Amino acid sequence: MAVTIYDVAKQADVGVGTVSRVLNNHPQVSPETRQRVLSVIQVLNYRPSPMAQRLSRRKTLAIGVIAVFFTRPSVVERLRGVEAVTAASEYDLIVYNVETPAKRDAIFRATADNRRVDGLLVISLTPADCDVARWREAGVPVVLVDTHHPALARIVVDDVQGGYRAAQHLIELGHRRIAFVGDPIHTAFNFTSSRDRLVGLQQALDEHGIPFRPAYHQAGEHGQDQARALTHQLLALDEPPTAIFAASDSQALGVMQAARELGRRVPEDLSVIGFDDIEISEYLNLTTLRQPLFESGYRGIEMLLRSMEQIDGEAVCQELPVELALRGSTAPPAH
Amino acid sequence: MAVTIYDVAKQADVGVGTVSRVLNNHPQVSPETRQRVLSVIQVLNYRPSPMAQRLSRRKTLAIGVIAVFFTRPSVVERLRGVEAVTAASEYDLIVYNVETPAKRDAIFRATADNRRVDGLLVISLTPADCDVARWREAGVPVVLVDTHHPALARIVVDDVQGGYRAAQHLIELGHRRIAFVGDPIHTAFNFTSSRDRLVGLQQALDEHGIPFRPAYHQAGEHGQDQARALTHQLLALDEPPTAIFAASDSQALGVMQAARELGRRVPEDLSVIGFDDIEISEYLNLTTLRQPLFESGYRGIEMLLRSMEQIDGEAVCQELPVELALRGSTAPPAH
DNA sequence: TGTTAGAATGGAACCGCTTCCAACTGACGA
DNA sequence: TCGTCAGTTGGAAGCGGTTCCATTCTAACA
Repeated sequence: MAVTIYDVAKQADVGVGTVSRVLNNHPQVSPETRQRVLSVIQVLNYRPSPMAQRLSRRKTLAIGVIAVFFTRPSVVERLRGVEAVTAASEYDLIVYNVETPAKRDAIFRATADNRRVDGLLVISLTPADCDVARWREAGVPVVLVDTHHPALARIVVDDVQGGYRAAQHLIELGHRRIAFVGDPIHTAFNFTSSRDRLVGLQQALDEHGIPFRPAYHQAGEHGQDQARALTHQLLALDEPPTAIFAASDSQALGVMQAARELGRRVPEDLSVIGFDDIEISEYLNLTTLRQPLFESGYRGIEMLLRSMEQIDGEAVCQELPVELALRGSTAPPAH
Repeated sequence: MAVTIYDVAKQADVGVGTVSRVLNNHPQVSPETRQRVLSVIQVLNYRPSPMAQRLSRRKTLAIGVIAVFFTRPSVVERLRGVEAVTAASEYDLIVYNVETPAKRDAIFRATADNRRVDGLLVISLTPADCDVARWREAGVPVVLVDTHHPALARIVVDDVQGGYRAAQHLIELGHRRIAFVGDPIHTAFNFTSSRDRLVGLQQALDEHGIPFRPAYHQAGEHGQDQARALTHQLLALDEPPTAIFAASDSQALGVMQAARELGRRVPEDLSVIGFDDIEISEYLNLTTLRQPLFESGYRGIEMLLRSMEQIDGEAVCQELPVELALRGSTAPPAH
């Protein structure tokens, strides 16, 4: 059936070792022999079997990416960055989608003891110490994107600072009644970004001597609908906020939807600011904090490839910048 | 290092063949032996090496998905369906992203002669006859989603009928000046859906004796911005359309954006109807034709798995339904 | 001229499974 | 008592590469 390295060796009248050396660009092959082998490869249209290579090299030639997959536009953008790098490498990209904590744990475990991947990128999910220990034991390098673990290399943004800047922007516009719509403090997935952005918000409020009212802090499952419901509550308060900081653009959409439903104009009656700068945000003219999503995936895989070559195990932490994308959904408060 | 089948065999005092039979649930093993082997496996925490299995079984245990991956929200939704099935199977999901025709061709070729995948799902990309021949020769089963090729199994929707229904809806509302914003007839990727939807539109117009004016047919690269620009042209006509049918929701967004920029209210001054029903459409209250995106991926992989088991090569064509998602962006024309 | 270091090469051993064939064991009917 | 046969089992031979070691050849050096 398929042509093997033995066929090539026989045809070129050399040993299989030599063919292998030609394939892998070892220097110890004379130019004439190399040429002869190459032309036989050409003629027979020979391609080495990846399966056999993987077995004998003891590498899977695959990189795994674990993500809270497509439920969030921001993740999709990160994945584009991931794919851009893997496509240019010799590695296959194996995608694992997580939708429940149980599945997350199962995949974390499987990637450690199955020897299915040479390296692992984990997006927005925080592994437990025991997961990290298992990966270490299995010798699987891991890089995190958008989460932290002290023992692992990672690509992050400064969410606290981002939250701070968002708040600062609103405060500078003159807002004092600033509410926050974000994820619950304790989510099933232990997402930290919403929490950190809230911390930044509070810092900014503190610095300006603005008290943070508990009623202005609304948390619900990540997503548009939940944010919409929370906003209805906020705007029904006796003293409703004049600005809402949403922990993500998806949630900001829900906020804007609620405002529309209640006849509040954005930004005249209510300023809205988001976080992430997903694709739709520009279209909706949403002021937001842009984080380099594509780049985070890109850099993450680069970092992973590097740590797959040299396992010196220094857990680097690379921080990407956050910047304010000033658009039309924020303005000074009315009256 | 890692424990192998030989370690298990030695420890359980049986031959490797027997261990393999236990692993693969062959019936010809006595209950006592099976039990003994299983407990040794447990004790040693043995997991068979996927790489070795792949090599000796001559299967890659991987399924490839080729898609215009992230550029279109609809594709992402299909991929979710794909992942839902592969996650529950023994197969890994390898994702190939196509962003240029050159890359598409390279990947089509590579998947055929690399023996990297046991089966292939192609989303929204139309393979050429030579690609199909190459896959057939390599023995790689292929299923298409959202495209056609007579020799390949596929999951599709009736785009012509969808276009027809969209038009019918507008006509029933009383519109006569109906424009179309879609992809160019000849795209680099040879996408057919926009073209077919236009055909459906024209059928409906014909049936109602409404002439289709060439000026009402605008085509440009798929995407919001292009659709926006085209809409500006349409609305600048002496006799501008009262309704616009966009070949996709992404394009419908561009249409709505342009309308907003020109001070036209939707749906009072301009009705807009899209196609796909991506996530954001509900939020934007866009009337559209819903096609089951998630399900298309789901069914596609199911079909693929089936055809990987029994290569009887009957190229089935499964058609999924399209239905009108009636929302607020369409209304009777003014005056 | 003998010695030797280094380059080029062949090929066996190995990676860790699956599979097939031979062999062994009892039970059972002739 | 002796095949026969079905149920089990062991283990060699792949799968298709990589790698290491031994070998051959060449040229340079003492």
